[in-house]
Amino acid sequence: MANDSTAAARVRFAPSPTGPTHLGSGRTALYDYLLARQTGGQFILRIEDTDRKRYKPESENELMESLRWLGLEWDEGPDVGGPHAPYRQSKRKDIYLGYAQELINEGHAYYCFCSPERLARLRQEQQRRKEPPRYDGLCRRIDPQEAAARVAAGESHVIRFKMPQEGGITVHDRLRGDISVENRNLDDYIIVKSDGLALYHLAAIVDDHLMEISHVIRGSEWLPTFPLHAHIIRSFGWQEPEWVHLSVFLKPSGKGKMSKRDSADLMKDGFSIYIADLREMGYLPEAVVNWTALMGWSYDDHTEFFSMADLIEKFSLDRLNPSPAAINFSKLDHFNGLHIHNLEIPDLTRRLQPFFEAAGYQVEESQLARITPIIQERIATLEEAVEIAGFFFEEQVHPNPEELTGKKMEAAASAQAARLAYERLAALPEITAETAEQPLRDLADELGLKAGQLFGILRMAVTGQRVSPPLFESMAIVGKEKVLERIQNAIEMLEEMA
RNA sequence: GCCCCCAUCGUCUAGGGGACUAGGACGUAGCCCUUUCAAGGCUAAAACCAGGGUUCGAAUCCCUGUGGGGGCACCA
Repeated sequence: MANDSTAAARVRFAPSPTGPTHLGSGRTALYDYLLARQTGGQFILRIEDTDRKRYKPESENELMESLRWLGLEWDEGPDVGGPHAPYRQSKRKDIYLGYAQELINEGHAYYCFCSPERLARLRQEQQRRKEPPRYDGLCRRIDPQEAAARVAAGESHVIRFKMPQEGGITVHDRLRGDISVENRNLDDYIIVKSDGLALYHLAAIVDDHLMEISHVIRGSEWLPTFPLHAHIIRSFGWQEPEWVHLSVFLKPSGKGKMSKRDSADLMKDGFSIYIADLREMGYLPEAVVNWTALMGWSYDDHTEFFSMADLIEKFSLDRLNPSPAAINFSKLDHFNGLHIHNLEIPDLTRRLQPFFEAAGYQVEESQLARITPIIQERIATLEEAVEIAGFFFEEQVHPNPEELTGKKMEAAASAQAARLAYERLAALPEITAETAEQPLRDLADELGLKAGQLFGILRMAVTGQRVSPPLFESMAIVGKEKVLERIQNAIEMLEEMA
């Protein structure tokens, strides 16, 4: 077994930009990155854009942004270059063609002239007969010289891998051990399309070899074609990388794989499986990294809080788990809260600012810096800060009159309590958490009220909310003048109700 | 239909023949703290898929079944 804990690993993340970056991709990229950093190796980004029909250029920008947001900086890639450029498969067409030719010359591949229509018909018939859909080998029997002549004459063709018809192959996956398959269950897969571009099966294998990739970490959806990849590598006589097939992510219910459809449902409940959405929803990259790292990997029986530095130090291929994992979003909230608490105040303030601005608030940084400490432990996401603390930036608040009365109190009594509170606060030279609390507690006592009853009225009056950050700290930030103004306004509302 | 993979509380997981009365975390419930909401502290309920082997001894190893997942494209 390769000792990858010490040797510098060259690990690649090779996504296909066909849509927004998914949590599963994020986790794969994370593990790639961790292994590279841990071993002092390289993390390589390679764009697998051989499918020109599904390729979306804008996805590529989104992908890079999401990766960088997560903190996964690559050492080689399409934008930063590197010794094995280009890092975009659509620019490597001729390289693949050369290797495909080599395969043909060595008798490991052949030209196929079957039309897509014939193949579709074939498949239909096979399915009707309940047979496994598979190429019937028609062109496999064409004499290679004749085939070459037809290609030279310009006949449309693809290139297929000539799968051995006898025997089997045993491949080794890091998580699952040896996996054996009979060759007769494998197909003569197409490795070069009629447009001359290689398919993943060839392109990825060639690139991984050329780019000297030591570990291929990818999703378990590749397990079925894994033997084909090994066949191709062995046909070239190349050395195999260490294969690591990660488990897939399941729906939160544990039933079925995450899909686009489920994603739409999730959005209604305020969740998403796309990195960019999570960012917008106020999740910290630290939390997303910590959370996804733990879906399919564990460190020991009690440690769960990890920074990126911790993960780089502690990550290990040996502790990866092969079974599929259901996504648990409530745990993401938990981790997000933990990482928010872990942030220094200036850092949190800086991250909070764009969320308030996006909500349309004119944010003064010095004021936000005073708010941050009193909301830090009450928010699970950055977005929640806007809900709980948006009132600080409002000129006026609009309490719901129904909710303005104290608990188990009439409007008249509430108005009276508010009036007296107004007087006590007005008498203070300045409202701070230290100066305001005691006088108001005394007042509650004098009125025979519980502190909570009086504070409830004031909370609603000053913040316009039933739930808010601590009352006196909030008053201090709102400022004496506005506090009194808001209480006055509440008194009037209460009097109207009485 | 065929091939491959997987299987511990609702979820993520620890465990890898005796240390298991199966541990932790999220979530849930209760209590404490408390001006609201959180945060924090304490407590509780909650799992080895089934059946056969192997063994003195199985959550752990083997087989079968069942269940779940993935794949069977000129997608990746």
